[in-house]
Amino acid sequence: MATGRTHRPATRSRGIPEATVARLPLYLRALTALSERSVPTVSSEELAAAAGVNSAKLRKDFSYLGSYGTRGVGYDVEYLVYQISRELGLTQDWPVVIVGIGNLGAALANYGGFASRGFRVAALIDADPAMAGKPVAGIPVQHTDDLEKIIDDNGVSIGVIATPAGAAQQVCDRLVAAGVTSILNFAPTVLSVPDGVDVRKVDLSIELQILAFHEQRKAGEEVTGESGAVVRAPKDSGKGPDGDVPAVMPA
Amino acid sequence: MATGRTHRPATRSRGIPEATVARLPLYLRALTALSERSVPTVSSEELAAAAGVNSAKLRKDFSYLGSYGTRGVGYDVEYLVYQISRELGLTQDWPVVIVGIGNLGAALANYGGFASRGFRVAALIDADPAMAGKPVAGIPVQHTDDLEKIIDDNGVSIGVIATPAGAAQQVCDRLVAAGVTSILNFAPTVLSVPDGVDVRKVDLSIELQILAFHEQRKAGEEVTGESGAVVRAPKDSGKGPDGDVPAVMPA
DNA sequence: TTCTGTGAACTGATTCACAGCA
DNA sequence: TGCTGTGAATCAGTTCACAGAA
Repeated sequence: MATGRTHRPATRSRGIPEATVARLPLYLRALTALSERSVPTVSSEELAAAAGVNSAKLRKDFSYLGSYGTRGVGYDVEYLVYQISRELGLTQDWPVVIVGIGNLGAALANYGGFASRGFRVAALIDADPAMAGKPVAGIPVQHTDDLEKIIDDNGVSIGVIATPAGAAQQVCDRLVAAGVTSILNFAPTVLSVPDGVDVRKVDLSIELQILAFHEQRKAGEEVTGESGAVVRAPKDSGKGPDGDVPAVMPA
Repeated sequence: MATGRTHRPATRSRGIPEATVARLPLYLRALTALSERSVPTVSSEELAAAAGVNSAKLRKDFSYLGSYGTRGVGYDVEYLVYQISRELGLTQDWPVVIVGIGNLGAALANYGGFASRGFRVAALIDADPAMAGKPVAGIPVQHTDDLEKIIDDNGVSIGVIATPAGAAQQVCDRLVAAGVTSILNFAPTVLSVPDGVDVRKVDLSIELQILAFHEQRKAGEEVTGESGAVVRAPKDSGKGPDGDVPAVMPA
């Protein structure tokens, strides 16, 4: 793989850091709430608090979009809602298909926030013939056989995979071949896609494991006090036959 | 994020970067698959491919855990499964409660991967009295009134919030007051918690918005690149040095 | 030789702190 | 005055490239 030249000099506005992009929806949500309360302007401090970030970060983030604030005053809520919406591409309609209408797929189809900002569930697809025609969230489920046609007919570029892990890669391949270039993957598996296709994954199990890591560490600290020796820590509870139990042997 | 006073002599070993922690479950999944196929050892290259990362990153990650590999050979699959499981705290049982048994909560309760690695759904809680007693995924739903007792009786330290946004903060406060110190939040809202409590959020709407941002950008580039049926890779865009499409459209 | 483990360089993100505008 | 916008400093994460063990 060619490392190649890195990014373009970022002439202007193009080159918003990924971390910033990931926070824009957060700001947008907070701003929308303010808008509904008819609040005309917010300071970076207030908005940052509502979005759960610090104000310096927020101002830096907004600086990548342009100078949309007024010094000494703050940001115009409506204007910022519009600017961020536009930046995120939410001023247009995004038809989405959900593939795999099990418990999770059905829950996603029913999820309200889905339909809100420009995202429209264009179709539900499942491999089970018994599901075909049955409405879920008011939308009839269609069979996987017609996947390509459905994608094409609806001009879908975003697909959601909520199938079992074993089927995910195959579904992914078909979605991509049919023209989908962004995938939200709920299946607990690594998808491989060609360049130019974005995949984001949501994995419940991984999130829980990360929490467990920190939880375990808390339990350790709680008991340990000041000494380094962990007592009653739930870590090595007479585990395997191997003798070297020490948590980690320093190199 | 910091759990109170974090000043320990740092016995080495403690201080695994957050980014590394977030990848350990990925490695564990890949290793588990290898284990099931009775593969005895893997190289960093192979394992990295299976986990969807590059091998240098994987080796660096493992170096934080200790020296568990063998030069010239690779890693012992079983041994590594055990070490990572232990590091993540998965060798113990984690009772979990799910609050908010709507479409999503029910889907989570039914989710198999949930129950797998040490996580056990200890209770389901919902505010709707009509739900009380009704079994979901074989577990009877209990009423919110008993939340504190349920947490206490089951020794729960991890809670999952799948309520509507409006109820999430209140539920969160009660969970925390009852002793929960890790929360997985599916409600589209920012939760505020005291120091020492970890919150991770999963937000479908945000993920879609991030995808839409990139999708939009692709659409713009497509025009620039002229006639290519497939859009260029968003990452190492080794594309022409010519100027970009003026991205900012006037309001 | 093959492959791990790791300093060092690099890249990206966050925070600081203050200049500059309303 | 009160706030935004932003260079500079800092911090975290990634990648490089190679020393060194099996």
